[in-house]
Amino acid sequence: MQSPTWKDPVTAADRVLLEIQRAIVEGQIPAGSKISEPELARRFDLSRAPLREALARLERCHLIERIPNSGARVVKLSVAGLVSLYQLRETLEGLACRLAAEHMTDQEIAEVQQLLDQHLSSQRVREGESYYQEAGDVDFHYRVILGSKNPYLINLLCDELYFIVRMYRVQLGMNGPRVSRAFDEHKAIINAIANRDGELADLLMRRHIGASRRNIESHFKQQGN
Amino acid sequence: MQSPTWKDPVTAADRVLLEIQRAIVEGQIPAGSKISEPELARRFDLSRAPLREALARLERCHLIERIPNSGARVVKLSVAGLVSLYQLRETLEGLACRLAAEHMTDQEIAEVQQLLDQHLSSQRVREGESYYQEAGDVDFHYRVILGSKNPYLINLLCDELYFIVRMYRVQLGMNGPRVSRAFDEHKAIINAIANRDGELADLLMRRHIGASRRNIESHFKQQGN
DNA sequence: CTGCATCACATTGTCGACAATTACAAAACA
DNA sequence: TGTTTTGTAATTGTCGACAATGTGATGCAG
Repeated sequence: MQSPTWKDPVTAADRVLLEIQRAIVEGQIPAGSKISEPELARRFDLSRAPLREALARLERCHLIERIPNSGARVVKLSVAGLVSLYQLRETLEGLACRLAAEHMTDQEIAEVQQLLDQHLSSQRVREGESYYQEAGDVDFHYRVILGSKNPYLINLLCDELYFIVRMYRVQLGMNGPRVSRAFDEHKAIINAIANRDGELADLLMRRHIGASRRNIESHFKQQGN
Repeated sequence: MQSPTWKDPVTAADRVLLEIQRAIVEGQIPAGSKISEPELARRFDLSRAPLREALARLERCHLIERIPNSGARVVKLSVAGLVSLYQLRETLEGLACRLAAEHMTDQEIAEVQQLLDQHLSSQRVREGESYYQEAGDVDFHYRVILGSKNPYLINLLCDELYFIVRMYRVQLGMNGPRVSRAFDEHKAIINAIANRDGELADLLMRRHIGASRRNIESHFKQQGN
């Protein structure tokens, strides 16, 4: 799935960015490991200039941490980090809901409702296909965030926080459960937005994300990462 | 005033970043103008490599916008942008207050209260000295944000949104008024935090920032930028 | 054996030049 | 005259090499 906020990767730095993002999110480059510029430059067959451009953007979305004259490391996942991240997400997506209830057109709302019905039916057919479930979840949240019509908020959630959230979910194997419940929660949220009840949509979204956080959190503890 | 989250500028890119940040915030490089890499490289007497590193970070804090193969422009200020920015700030600093009420130590709270008293007295003496007023305001907000102990939130408010907020305030000449009222509001907020009343601190901070927004907004309209 | 200084190596930061793309202007055409 | 085309100039993206800094091993003093 490609964010509607991204342009297609025209430059070499763009392309290598996408590859490294995927590699980090999927754990192919392990969390906490050191990033070697010469090594990655060889691996992706380009010079260090576009690679450093990509590293700058990776730092921007919190996937790596850089220390001047020392180098970059992939971020380490932790319970504290997860909690901090989701505290932020709850508040931000809650705000997105409130603004979406104000700014989304009736047609945009109808499209999201239609989308949910599509996902629900296709999910019932492909029982357990986690990819479509996650794609659907991401798609729903994207629509609402875009519906806020707030450029800063959109950039923040879709570009800066999206990948680190995904990294937590992917590396802890959060694909399967919570499917039908999530669909119900999505429906309730979009209905609140359709009724122009921003307060309620905000509350429901916070609950929705809070539940998701507790879900991941429990996996975290039981496998003791 | 230097953010506690910054390391001192060890590299050339760090130094030029600070200079360009200041130039943009103060309007020395006009809003909306095109950024020429060769020109800036000559002006600051370094090669394009560290300059591009600095540009990447400028984009990160929303001071410039880059288009691949085309170049970078300084952002344009607008009422819509101001509203979007402050919507975000209200929510984020409200969250910071709620978390600060939970996580700040009694000593940290006492230090902020002491700080406010200092600012109040020095403000009464230097009536109208806007620099100290802004420094005091920034300092107060910083303390609360750091008190949230949430790394993502701290990075966001102190590194990514700080400069663009400042750009609006500086370029619209928002220095003078609202001084004594702001001090009272600060006092009320820190008292709520001291009472561990996160809900109230959240509410008061949102109001405080909302008042500030309306203040800037009115200047915006009357000078028709 | 432990702690510290020294030295060699590897990595990051910076530079100047070249390639690829875009933007502007002049010219050709309808 | 207005529009498209084409060519040139300038800008951005990329490269390879050098300089500056950090890192780890080795040797020496205590």
